[in-house]
Amino acid sequence: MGITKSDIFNAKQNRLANYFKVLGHPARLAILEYVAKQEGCICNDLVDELGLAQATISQHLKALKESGIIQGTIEGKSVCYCINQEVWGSIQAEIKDLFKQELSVKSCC
Amino acid sequence: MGITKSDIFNAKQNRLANYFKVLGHPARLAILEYVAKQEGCICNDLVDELGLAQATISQHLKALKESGIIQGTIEGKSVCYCINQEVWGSIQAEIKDLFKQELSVKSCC
DNA sequence: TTTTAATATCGTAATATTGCGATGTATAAT
DNA sequence: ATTATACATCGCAATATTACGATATTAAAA
Repeated sequence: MGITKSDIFNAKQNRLANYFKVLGHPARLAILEYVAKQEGCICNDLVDELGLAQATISQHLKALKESGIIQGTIEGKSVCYCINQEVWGSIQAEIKDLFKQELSVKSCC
Repeated sequence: MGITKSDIFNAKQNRLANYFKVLGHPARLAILEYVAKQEGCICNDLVDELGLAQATISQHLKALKESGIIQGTIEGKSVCYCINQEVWGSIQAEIKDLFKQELSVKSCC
């Protein structure tokens, strides 16, 4: 198969899993880190910065864009990418919330 | 390809990406939630609880075990699974740390 | 001891992801 | 107008993931 049975899980579980999945690749973490460090913007220095082909970077950027974590604005012939603080903040909040839920538990074995 | 070029990223990026990847499936989040709710233990009620085959659950449990988040102790003919608070706590800490790093950034576009 | 219950592992099919070259598209520069 | 630059998208190959039936394995129960 290879297809996830999303229908048997609740909305929150699917939503969270999708966030985690987007963050589950070092290239995308590196992109986030870089975009954040640059106080936003500046586009495909990423191709020079990370050691990946332009097509590959573009693909990872797309995944991050689709999650809402970053957004891109066309700026002349290049694109300005930056973090969408509202979305990124709410994702962080939801993840922290998950952490809080399961932190109270005692180990038993 | 399909193979991640881990060698071009730093250790922290790879480590974090792996944690996120493990959490990036609703079944594994559901398992974590269930194990936590049960104050640890109680094994494959999971097969009844979630709507997945025993082999599939076992596979997801293996992934969680390999990450260190949960641990299993043999208890008669069943296995007691529970969260390893130390590991799970340090993963949470590292993720929160990542969040802290990138929260100060201003949007620019 | 044979059976049953609770897992783990194997093998396999379906699908997803990663990565990249090639190519398309839009804008700026010449 | 032509060319160059900065992407996005397509198509493909390699590999990974998800899911499950079938088959171990191991220990309690009968």
